[in-house]
Amino acid sequence: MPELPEIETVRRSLLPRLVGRRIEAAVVRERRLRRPIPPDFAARVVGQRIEAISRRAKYLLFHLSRGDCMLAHLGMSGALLVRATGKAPQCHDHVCMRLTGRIELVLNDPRRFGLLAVARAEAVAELPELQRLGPDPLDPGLSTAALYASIHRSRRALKNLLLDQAVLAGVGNIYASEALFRAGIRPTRRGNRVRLAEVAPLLQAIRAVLAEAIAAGGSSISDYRDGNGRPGSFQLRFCAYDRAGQPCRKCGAVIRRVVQTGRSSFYCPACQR
DNA sequence: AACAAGACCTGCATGC
DNA sequence: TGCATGCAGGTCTTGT
Repeated sequence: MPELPEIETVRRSLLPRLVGRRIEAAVVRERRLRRPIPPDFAARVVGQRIEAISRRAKYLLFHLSRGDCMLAHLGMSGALLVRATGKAPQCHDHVCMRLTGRIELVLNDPRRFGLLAVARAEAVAELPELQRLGPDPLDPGLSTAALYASIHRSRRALKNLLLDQAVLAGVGNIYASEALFRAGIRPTRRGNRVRLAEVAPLLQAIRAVLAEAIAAGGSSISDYRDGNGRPGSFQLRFCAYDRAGQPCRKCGAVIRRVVQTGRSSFYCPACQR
């Protein structure tokens, strides 16, 4: 489900509701996520105030008052929801945190590909999950030359490179297809066949599609919701993703689907070369 | 070393 | 109706 724009939307929806509140109680109902939630998780976060919420790629970082940092990833199907206290837990509510102000922060994740961890703030950057990550595409410090360097030395398909979080951190299956559509490059093109002159427009396309998706509140395919339970609307603007068999919005040609290392890619055979 | 395949999960749509 | 199959926004581990 959630890629960079959805996570950023969740972050923004949580900010005004959570920052300044203290965690009064925490219940771990199911600890078997991508990695098991450690046994001391609840005891460790209780009593701490949420001072800030930041994002690194598809990860959310909750900065806590006693110097800890809670790291959350939503996997494919995860949601962080804010609710009034006293409601019965729903199916797949794995962690419930009661906060001051009679609200609860709930991690709900049917497929359990998500992650919840806590570390000292000064040590979060050393966590293996974060250490593997490449540059954030929205980081203005990321240059065309740097992106070209990591793309051009590989023979893998460009779509797979965009999905590789060590190359670019935050792009997922939807926005990889959408960005390649805008850049006019086929998802199957090998990295070493991409020219330097194509990388500036590619990076521009990636940034534009992510920014527009954030402005639209993300994409809701079936179940993505922000912290307030609201869906996004960017799925209405897809040009490629999930549009196999439908006419290209630019030229009318039929959009195609191909499978690359087990994942669907969508492209216009006329607009994309 | 660089890559793809498989594994991890549940839920939903489709087709028989 | 029930059952089997395939697919889904991600990432980690295994094997070639």
